[in-house]
Parts: sequence; C-alpha cells; structure tokens
Amino acid sequence: MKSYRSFKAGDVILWRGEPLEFVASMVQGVASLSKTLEDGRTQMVGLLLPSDFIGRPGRKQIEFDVTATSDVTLCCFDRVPFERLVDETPHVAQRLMELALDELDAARDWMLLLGRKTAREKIATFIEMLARRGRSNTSNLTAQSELPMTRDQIANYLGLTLETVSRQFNALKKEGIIDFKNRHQFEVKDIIALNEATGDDADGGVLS
Amino acid sequence: MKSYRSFKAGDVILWRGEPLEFVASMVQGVASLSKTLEDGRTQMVGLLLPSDFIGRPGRKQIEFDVTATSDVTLCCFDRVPFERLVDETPHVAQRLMELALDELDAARDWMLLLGRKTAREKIATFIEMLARRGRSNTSNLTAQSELPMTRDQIANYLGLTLETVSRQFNALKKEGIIDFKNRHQFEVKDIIALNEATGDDADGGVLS
DNA sequence: CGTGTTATTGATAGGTTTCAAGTTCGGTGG
DNA sequence: CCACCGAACTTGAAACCTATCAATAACACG
Repeated sequence: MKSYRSFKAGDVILWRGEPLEFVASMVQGVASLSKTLEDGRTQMVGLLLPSDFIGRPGRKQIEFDVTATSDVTLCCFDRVPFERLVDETPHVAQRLMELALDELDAARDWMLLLGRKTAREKIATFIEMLARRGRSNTSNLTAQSELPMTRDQIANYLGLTLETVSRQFNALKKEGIIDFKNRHQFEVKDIIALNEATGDDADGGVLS
Repeated sequence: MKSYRSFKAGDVILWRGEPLEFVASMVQGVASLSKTLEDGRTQMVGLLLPSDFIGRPGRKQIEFDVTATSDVTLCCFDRVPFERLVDETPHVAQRLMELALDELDAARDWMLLLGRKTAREKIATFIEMLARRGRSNTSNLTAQSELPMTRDQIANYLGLTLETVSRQFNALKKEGIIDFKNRHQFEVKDIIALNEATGDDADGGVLS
C-alpha cells in the first residue's frame, strides 16, 4: 500500500485527466502543477515542495499536469485504502481540509500577482517568497538561497516570458537589491528595497 | 443561530482580516472576493453566486474582502455552533471539502486566464461562462443572458481595465459573435466562434 | 428633464512580447 | 585535461497589445 517512486527532472508525474491511482506526499525535490492552452501557452498553477500532498479525496482525476521540476521522490499510497483511512479518521479528513484551504489561499495570492502585478513586482515577490522559505523566521534573511527552476519555468510560474524574467533579475542585480553567486544561487542584499519592489503592503509583519 | 442579512450593491460584507463571526450561504445576488495592492490596484479572486458558501471551518479570518456586487441576501449561522455541527457530522465536513476543492479548481482555471490569455480571450471566456450558467445544459445556449456586473467590476475580475473590457465587448459585437439588448443583457449569436475565441481546447464536451 | 454615474471611443505612451543574435555554463568525449 | 557542444541564459531592437489620459455619449434616477 505504501511505496516510494522517483522521477527525474522534466519527467511528467501525472497527466491531466489520467485516472488517479495513488495519492502521494513529496519527499524531496520540486514539482509543478500546470495547465496548457490549445496553442501551447502554459501557466503553472501550483508548486509542490517537500511535505506537500498530491491527490484529493473523492476525485478520480486531476485537471492539470504534474511535472518534476527537479529530481523528485514521492511516497505513494494506493488510493482506495487511503480513502478508507480518510473516511474512518476524522482527524485526517480535517487535516486534508486544512491543506486544501492553504492551497486556496496561495492560489488567490497568485491570482493577484498574475492579474495586477508588473514584471518587476512579480519577480520581486517570487524572490522574496524563496528567500523567506528555509530561513523560516528571524535569522538572517540575507543569506544564499536556491533558485530551484530554470528561467523558462519561472516565466511559466509568473505569467511572463523567459526574456522578461532574465531582464528583471538583472535589473534587480544592477540596483544592488540581489546578487547572483551563479545562475541558481542568489543572495538578497537589500530586503527593504526588495519588499518595496513587490508592490505588497509593507513587510507583512516579518521585518523588524 | 440562523438569521438572514441583506446588503445593497457596493456594500462590503466582510473586510479582510476582520474576525469571522458567522458563516453564510448566498441566497440571492452576486458577491465578489477581492484583494488589493498597496497602491489601490485590485483583483477579484472569486465570485459568489446563489448557493455558494462563505467561511471556512477552522479559520477565524479571511485574506480578502467580500463585497456585494448586486443586492445580496445571506443566510447566516453563528460560527461556533456551526463548527460544532461540522465536527459532529462527517457528512457535512465532507461536503465542505468538496466545495473547497471546487473553488480550488476554479481558482486554477482563473490563474491560467490571468497569466496567459489575451484580453479578447479573457472576455470570450467570461461570456461563455455566463452563457453556460443558468441554461445548464443542452437547451438553446443562444438565449439572453445577464451581465451581473459593471465594466469596471468585470475588468477587476479579468485583470484588465474597464476601457479594454468595453472595447473587446464591442469588437465581439461587431463580429456578430454576441449582441447587446442593453448594457447588461446580451445574447450569444455564434457559440462556435465564441468558443474559438476563448483559446481553450475545443468545446469542452458541451457542443454537439 | 437635469445630473451624476457608467460606458464608449480616440490618441498616445509604455511595458512585454517577439524575434534574433550572442554569450555563458556545465557536461561529455576525445 | 581540455576542447567542444548543446542547453540555458543574456542582450538588443522592433512590434504589438494594453494601459493611460481625455473627451464624449448613453443611461438611470431623482
């Protein structure tokens, strides 16, 4: 009933519409949920990080593709016994509800970003999000952080083109707000300015 | 524990961050969920129609404003007894989970629209959505439908400006795809063309 | 019938995309 | 170990779409 499965960067984990035979928990790596228009334009509609959950009780299929962004390891459970577990354990059902509501909040934040933010604001928001994670609270927010995707994937996440992503990264670098150790390691040099560049309300209670 | 409350078009039903004292079910009218950036740009992140539910078990506040788009009547329940009900009735908890997952799917469709669709595609998608509702299945999709919001509200829903909304409506009218009886009553004259204008995959199984 | 709100229409400006070269980087095989 | 090769990224110029600004028109309500 429980098993581990691995995927290499770029592998498709689940296709849209495919019958859902298992649910899973992310063990390591980054995966993305994405939707595609008829002519090939795509938009990521979610990001899966370690400890995130794939699958939904009561649904036999999903409306988006799930793709491994980096190498991914999943801990999978057969769907049928899992659903029995959910039915019998109110605590588990409640936890799944929590997760769904968290995802919904995240989706709505992203809708604001996609619909109303400029390219610069989108990039700043994305960087701030990455920098905030890992270094979960007080400790120095200005340390090295990992950029876990290519420019093209970032563009699909932010509703931009890869060229615009590249330009905005380098603009922020030129202004001394961030710096790159290499293409996938960056450091925030000026959190205040970064936060101002997001277009959001001041600090969100994280800055001193 | 149960009561009815009315709001006039434009009234704010709930402010972001306000402690949530009740949950509610929409009885009549249209309400919208929206988020606002520091400088006033706003984006609707959801639409509430009759029978939709407001509130989330286990959460004491919400991360967006809820505003009455038209005159609205709500059927309200005090939060505390409602949560007791949810805890004690697995069937209700399950139903709420369903609703949350439906909202999540809708939010993700909207992310694709906001991130990747052109103004024309956004308008076409919006119109098709309105036309599909009410007339829930087979019966003539090409009847009068109601436009339940102002151009400005539509713009905030689609991530556009009101001028662009107006121009795209009139472009589709000029092409004979839709027609307006007045500013808030329209008719779809050519569903095929409308569907093609959405940018989505063919028909979604609704056309013959 | 005014009067204010909502919608249309036009002209212009601006931000992103698109198209097109280059460049850097990491890995691979000679 | 180094040269090469392809993928990922950067950079530039032009085109295009949408926003912005501004004026007019249509509508709804008293």
